[in-house]
Amino acid sequence: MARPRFLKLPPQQQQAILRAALEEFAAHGFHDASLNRVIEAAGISKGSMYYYFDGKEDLYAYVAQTEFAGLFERVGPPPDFDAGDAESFWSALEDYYRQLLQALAASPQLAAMLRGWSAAAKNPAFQEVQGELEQASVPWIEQALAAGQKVGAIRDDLPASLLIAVALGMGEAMDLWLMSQPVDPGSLPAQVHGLIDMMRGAFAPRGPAQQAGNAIL
Amino acid sequence: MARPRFLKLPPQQQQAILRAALEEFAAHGFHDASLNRVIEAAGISKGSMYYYFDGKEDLYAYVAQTEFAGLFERVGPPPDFDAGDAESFWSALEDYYRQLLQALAASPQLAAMLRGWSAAAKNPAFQEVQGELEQASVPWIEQALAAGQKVGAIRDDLPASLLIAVALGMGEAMDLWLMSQPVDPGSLPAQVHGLIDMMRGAFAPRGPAQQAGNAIL
DNA sequence: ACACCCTTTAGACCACTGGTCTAGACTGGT
DNA sequence: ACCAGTCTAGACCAGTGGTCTAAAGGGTGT
Repeated sequence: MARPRFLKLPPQQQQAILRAALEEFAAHGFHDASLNRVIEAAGISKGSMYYYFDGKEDLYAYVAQTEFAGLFERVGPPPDFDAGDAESFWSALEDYYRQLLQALAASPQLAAMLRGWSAAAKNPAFQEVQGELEQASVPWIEQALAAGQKVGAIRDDLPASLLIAVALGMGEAMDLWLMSQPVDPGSLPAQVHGLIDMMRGAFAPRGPAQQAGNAIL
Repeated sequence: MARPRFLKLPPQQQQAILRAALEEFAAHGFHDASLNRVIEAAGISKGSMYYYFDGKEDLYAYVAQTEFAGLFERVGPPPDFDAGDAESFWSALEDYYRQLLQALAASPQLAAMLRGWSAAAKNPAFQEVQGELEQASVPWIEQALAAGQKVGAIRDDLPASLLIAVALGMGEAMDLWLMSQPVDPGSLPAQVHGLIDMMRGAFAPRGPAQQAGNAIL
């Protein structure tokens, strides 16, 4: 994850490399990004690049981590999900999700990288990197799940791994859908509400009356 | 999509090429699969391969399409979703989904290809191919959605494109989760029931009492 | 039997990829 | 002045997907 030597570089050169890499990865995704182009755009030699980073994956992981860290820093820490009742849990989640999306909309390159992230993460060679990053950017899903179960907002009749997988899948689909829409700050809250409402329907505990989803019947 | 010449080949040689390609793609995914290895394994020359197929993507798309078609043929056509009430809609969906999964479990190579499919499909160069295949294998999601709305089993307060996107995302996550579990035919029905129950919670219409998910409150 | 044309095959060749390696430039310490 | 360690440049490597040319087959008309 970025040889320490890299951090000793003058920040200006660090920035040049990072900017070139971000641009390339955002434009082409991980696989079709060309390390040679990054090297050329950054104005360094191949030897230097491999002196600072272990390789393409390492560079990608570092850029992604850095950018994500910046995003979460801009938004601030997640609220305490496990203080209050189920109702406040869901509204806190909705608020936080909306803030994240607004921040993401402000950095289109990061959004583009995220779009290709899940594809890259399926590469077996990436699971190690993904593990590191999941502990740095996705962990709050796991925590939020546990917190939700504690306050009775989330069902506990299914395996946690399944809940996490489906939550990630839904989240990814929602993010992609939102990013494919024209960005309208005015309607975003309503859209986010609809999304969280679907999550709530999927993950809320089932009442004694079999399923809760069919209130219309 | 597979030059017509290919179809005029003796079936035996078609099989040899298809088997080699399926094996390679299943083992390495689209990107890391080597066309040269496929050529070697199939025992043909590079010129012949490019004479029969437009390129790597074309070969992949053809193999995927062929295998999927075989799967759907094995399972049979989907039932009529729009006959009956909401309750029968959901149980028909559950049955059909379970049958598909059982068939999929019987062909591990197809399962492996599917695992890498969504990753490959995110490549812009693939959207054309994906479009063709979505019309061949996923269209019933769209139809099922419309049918479900007709019988009052599916909400219609959100854009259809969003429902489709989320349904695809949830489906993909569920498939991947199931394929990562040890296959236990005995517990599969219960797992499928849990998955459909989550879908139901997300997509069922909301009753007049705001949300239906919080029946526990 | 010959010539003709179209289909098919073989594989050399191309630009490019990520990654390795070596030779040397630069630096600070003695 | 010498040496050791840090850093840089870029030639080089095996492998990639894809193109292209030259020749081999195979059928048909004469």
